[in-house]
Amino acid sequence: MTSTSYHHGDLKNALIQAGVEILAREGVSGLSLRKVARQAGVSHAAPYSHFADKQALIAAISTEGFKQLFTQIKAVFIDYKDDPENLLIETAWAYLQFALNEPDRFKLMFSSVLEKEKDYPDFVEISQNNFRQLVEIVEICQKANALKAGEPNLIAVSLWGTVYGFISLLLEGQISHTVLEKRSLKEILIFIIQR
Amino acid sequence: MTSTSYHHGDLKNALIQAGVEILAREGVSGLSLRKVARQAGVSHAAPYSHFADKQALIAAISTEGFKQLFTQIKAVFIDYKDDPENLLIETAWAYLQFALNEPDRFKLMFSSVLEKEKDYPDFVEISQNNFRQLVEIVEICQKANALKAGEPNLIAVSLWGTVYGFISLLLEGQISHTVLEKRSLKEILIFIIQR
DNA sequence: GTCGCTATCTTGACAGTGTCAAGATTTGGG
DNA sequence: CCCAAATCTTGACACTGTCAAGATAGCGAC
Repeated sequence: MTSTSYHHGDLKNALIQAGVEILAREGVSGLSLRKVARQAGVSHAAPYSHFADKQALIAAISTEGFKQLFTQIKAVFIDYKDDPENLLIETAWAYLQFALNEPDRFKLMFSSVLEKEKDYPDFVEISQNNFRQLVEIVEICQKANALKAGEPNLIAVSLWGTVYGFISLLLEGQISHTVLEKRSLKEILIFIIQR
Repeated sequence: MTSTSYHHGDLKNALIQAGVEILAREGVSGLSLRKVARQAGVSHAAPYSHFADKQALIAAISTEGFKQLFTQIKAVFIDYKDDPENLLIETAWAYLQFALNEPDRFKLMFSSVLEKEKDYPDFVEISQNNFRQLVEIVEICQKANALKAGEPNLIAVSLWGTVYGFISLLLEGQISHTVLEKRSLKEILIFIIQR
């Protein structure tokens, strides 16, 4: 299977990877099916052998992103699962770093660029896994009295919403510099979570 | 100035209005310059007499939305400014209702569909006005001991993030029905804000 | 091995899009 | 009244997502 053969071999993953690169280089609005195909070295309609339409490719790119995010969150969980005081902060910190490292991938995953998410079971599953991980963290913190009582699902929604909102404002440059100069990002994150 | 005249008269606002309608009917992905022009009854390039490009039209539609949102928030403020216990909740409730009434307009305004916001001073100004209003509410609640102390800007970011995250999850149908059946939306909102 | 089936990829086409240039039309101020 | 500026139309271009038809390659049955 040489790289010049008619059949690519693993075009599906190559297209996803090409999408990630274009996303980093040109942003969400620069992501097109034809550009992805060109970057992977195939004809403009080749993606249709692996994806029903552009939304399906976007779903695959998002799913890939969630998988990576999930492994990072898992790693943080292993490191801090016996340290409830910092477990939540470090998890949020991991989210924030992911967003700052690849802002447009983060936007693709969370800013409803993907329209009918329920049509993509893999996406739904991995995205639910991420949320379940957060709920588990909430429960651990509650047991250790590091978080107030209450239905864990709701607490998790609230926390995730807070962090997500903060990240969004950050990415859009809406957090004023006068705030950012005085404190480090992590200090602000801690303050916001512990509100 | 009849409707059949060569010059439209107030095409700029007509285009914004057409955009709002298309947004409600076909969603963000269905919004195109040509469709907006068609709906306003002008040729496909007519919008370029009033907007530099599609982004500029989107900025105008967003700005219009923020103006409406701001008047609604102002109205709530007048009604509840002497009732700090409920002022914050009712403001958040107004945001939530705006989002549920016109989900795609809300997405257009907040989901970074507008790429370089700083290029549009009107948008920046009205969006800052909305945030300042929230900061003012925070300060009032703090004085009445209805909210814990702390730098108002950060508290406001945290609160807005929380509400925004909750709204986002709602719009994407990510809040499980088992949660929604037990409590009313407003109860959940109160719970989340008072976390 | 080779025949044929199927998955994969290419080519060509179509309608729709954002954008610009050139020209037509109207309006308002001197 | 006239002309410059504002507004709108027409026509074009490159690009996009999508589909149909055909070319190519891998693979199992015989």
